[in-house]
Amino acid sequence: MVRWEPGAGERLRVAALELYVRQGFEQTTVEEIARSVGLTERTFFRYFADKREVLFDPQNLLQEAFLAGVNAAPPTAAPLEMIASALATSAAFFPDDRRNWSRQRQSVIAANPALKERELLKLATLAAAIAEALRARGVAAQAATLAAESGTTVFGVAFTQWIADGEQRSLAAIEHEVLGELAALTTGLATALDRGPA
Amino acid sequence: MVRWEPGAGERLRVAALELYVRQGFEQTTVEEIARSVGLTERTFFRYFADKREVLFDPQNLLQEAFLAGVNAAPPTAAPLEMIASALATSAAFFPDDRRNWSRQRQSVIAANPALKERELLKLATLAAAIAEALRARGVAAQAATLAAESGTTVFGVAFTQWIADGEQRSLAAIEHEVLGELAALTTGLATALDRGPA
DNA sequence: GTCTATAGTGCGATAGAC
DNA sequence: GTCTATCGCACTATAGAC
Repeated sequence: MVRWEPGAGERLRVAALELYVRQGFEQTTVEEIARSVGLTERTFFRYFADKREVLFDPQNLLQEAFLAGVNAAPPTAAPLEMIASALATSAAFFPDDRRNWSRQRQSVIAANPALKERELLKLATLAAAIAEALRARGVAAQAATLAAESGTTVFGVAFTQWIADGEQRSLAAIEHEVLGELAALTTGLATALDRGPA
Repeated sequence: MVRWEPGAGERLRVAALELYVRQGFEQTTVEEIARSVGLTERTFFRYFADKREVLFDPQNLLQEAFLAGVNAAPPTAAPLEMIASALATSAAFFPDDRRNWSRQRQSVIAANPALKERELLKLATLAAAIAEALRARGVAAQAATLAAESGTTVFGVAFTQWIADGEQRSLAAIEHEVLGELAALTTGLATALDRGPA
């Protein structure tokens, strides 16, 4: 008999999502989560900084995929071409068999503003990291920020569509379409701005 | 001698910012803020849902300005032209004499992730409202979301530049420039996507 | 205005593995 | 013995209930 079951963090994660789904985020106490896997509240807080963090990836694997995608683009690529490369790479993190799990997790997040806040912070942190990577590849500071924010926007819109009812396409295919729509939207705006009023 | 000073909410707001600046957000208790203006903790929570909310506009005047700007654009305007109109209208909320106050407030927010989270939620809520207004004017659902998110991105980037050290231009002027840069970034991407790899 | 549940922190104790 | 995961206890502050 071992003194501790292995993988305490992962067990807490699974238990937390299940309880959040069953009875809601606010109706679930940290004590309840911990006890359900034979641990104490104090141990929960050794693994997660707070009650929300248990739903988010602490290793930032998605961020690493995005950065790898940026750096995989050819040196001659325009900023948004690097973003397109990053989106394609990151899509590998969401194969079709994860779609249902993503739907469940997202329904919990959507139901609670506090969780939505945390998700937005993660996305903003991701955008900042991408912008930094673009700057490291020679993109001007402000252009890098704009391109990175546009990238996470496209990712967010595509992800929302990916988990929509009845959606069959892969995340990569949806991302490609959404990025194209963004490009179409801005086409012609530059000239319109020059002739129009401030 | 009046029974109570007018504008309890406003007094709490001023006291909170001052204390957050002086000693930090986490080092300041709600009790401390309330007592400093002769009120109790209980009263603070009658005015603000939580400790962070005291730094944010509860009336969403900025959001109203954005929506008015969207609806002020001519019916023939393209989605991003409606966004340009909204940005121009909203800039009126940040005259030059507010710049220093904005700098102070933003330095507090930047120093605390919890406050950053709340700000991101407000921005996301603003984007959702703008998207809704665009849809009401006939813009397709996904295009409306993309245009609205791009609008808040431009606003955020421009605002950051507006409060940067030494910046002299008006917010409206900076917004115009940033929107132009976004348009330039995406120019040519649509055709590049068609010929490039997925 | 009072009372209470819960989140989250700090520090020390414990009990195994090595 | 050291190292480390976990627990126990005391405590504060937020936030909501009554």
